[in-house]
Amino acid sequence: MTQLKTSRLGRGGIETERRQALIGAVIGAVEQAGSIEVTMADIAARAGVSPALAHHYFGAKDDLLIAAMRQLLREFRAEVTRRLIASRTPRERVSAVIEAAFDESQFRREAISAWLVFYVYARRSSEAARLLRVYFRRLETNLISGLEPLVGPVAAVSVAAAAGAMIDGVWLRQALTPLTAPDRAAAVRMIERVIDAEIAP
Amino acid sequence: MTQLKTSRLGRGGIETERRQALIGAVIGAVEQAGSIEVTMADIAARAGVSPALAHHYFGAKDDLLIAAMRQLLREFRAEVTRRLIASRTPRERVSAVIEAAFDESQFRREAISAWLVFYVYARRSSEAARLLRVYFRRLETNLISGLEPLVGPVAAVSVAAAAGAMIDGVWLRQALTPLTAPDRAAAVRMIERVIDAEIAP
DNA sequence: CACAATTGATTGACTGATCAATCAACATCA
DNA sequence: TGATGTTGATTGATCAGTCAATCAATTGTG
Repeated sequence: MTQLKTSRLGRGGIETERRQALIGAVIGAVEQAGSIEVTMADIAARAGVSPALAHHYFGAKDDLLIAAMRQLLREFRAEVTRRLIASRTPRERVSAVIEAAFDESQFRREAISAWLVFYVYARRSSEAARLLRVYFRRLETNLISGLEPLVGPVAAVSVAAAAGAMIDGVWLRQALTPLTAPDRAAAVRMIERVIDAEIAP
Repeated sequence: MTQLKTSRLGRGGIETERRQALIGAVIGAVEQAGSIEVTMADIAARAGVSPALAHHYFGAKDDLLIAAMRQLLREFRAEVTRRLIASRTPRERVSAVIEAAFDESQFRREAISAWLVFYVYARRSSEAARLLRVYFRRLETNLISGLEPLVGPVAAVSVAAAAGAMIDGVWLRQALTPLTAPDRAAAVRMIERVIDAEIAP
């Protein structure tokens, strides 16, 4: 059985610790199974607790899945924000979004697989669908605000849509070839190239 | 219960008829469930037969799923071939592939959802993964052969990769918003634009 | 042609396995 | 002691896959 860290994470530390362990376990389990069809028993075992405890903290399985998805989104949001703050020009803001999408905290085997699985899960769970819509809108807004000073308001929308589609497409393809290590630099280069080509004239 | 056509399809007509009905039922059921987690009972009911008969013709559930996937791939291949034959110039060959990907026979709600589900399924089934690799290679080869005379052999590879990623990305996004009708023309326009921008200089 | 034999199509009923969820009981410690 | 943490055992539901039994069509035979 997995040995748990015994450090406390502030007040209510045990609860926070267990919840974090379980969320991490979901993402790991989903990645390995390559599917949402993971059992509570498997998730709990990965977190080093009993299945009953997973229910104790999260209620139903769906709540646990949603919590894991929220976690991925939160990480992505943090990454985008971090890079946006460091950006000086509009063009840098565009790059910030693209690079965040392929940052190693995001573009790693576990997360890629989990994202794809959650995309499919969103077809069944309205809460998951809502979360993904938020992600979409945020991504698009960020891209457009960087592109607008460069290509004008009309083209900004279509270029942002193209860039967004490419980001998701590259992710999808990476999810499909889980054996090859993700090539972050190549992914970023490909998308930057397309954007530069659109900005140029 | 669904009324079955009684027409014969040559020798062994009943078998062909049932297999086709079951394959169609899988695609429909997968679309509606938005997941691979469809029961044999549901599939069989859609085809108007008993679950036992589905097993009689296909053996295991996985065999049925693979057969459905093969069907989608076959349709796509036929669509690409049809359009490639009609193409005169390299640029037209590139457009042929893009337009085939968004032809109404492919880019319809049912098929889009089924494709996404099969993408995830490929993480578990090596046969499904193999089929998707074939699809990838074919798509890439077709794009590169059209692009090479236009941008040279090196750029052809990277532009083809970008176009391929965009095609998949647009598909993915459409799969995620199943309520809005797919806009074929807009999808094609978006990708053609990016390719033209890359060819221009 | 009558009619038995054979083959293929089809199903209802069943089984064995899996799994989410529950709950009563036990542990730990302030 | 009482609050919080934790679990084993159990339940009820779901489902893939099996099987023996019918039904229908086709073929063979005198």
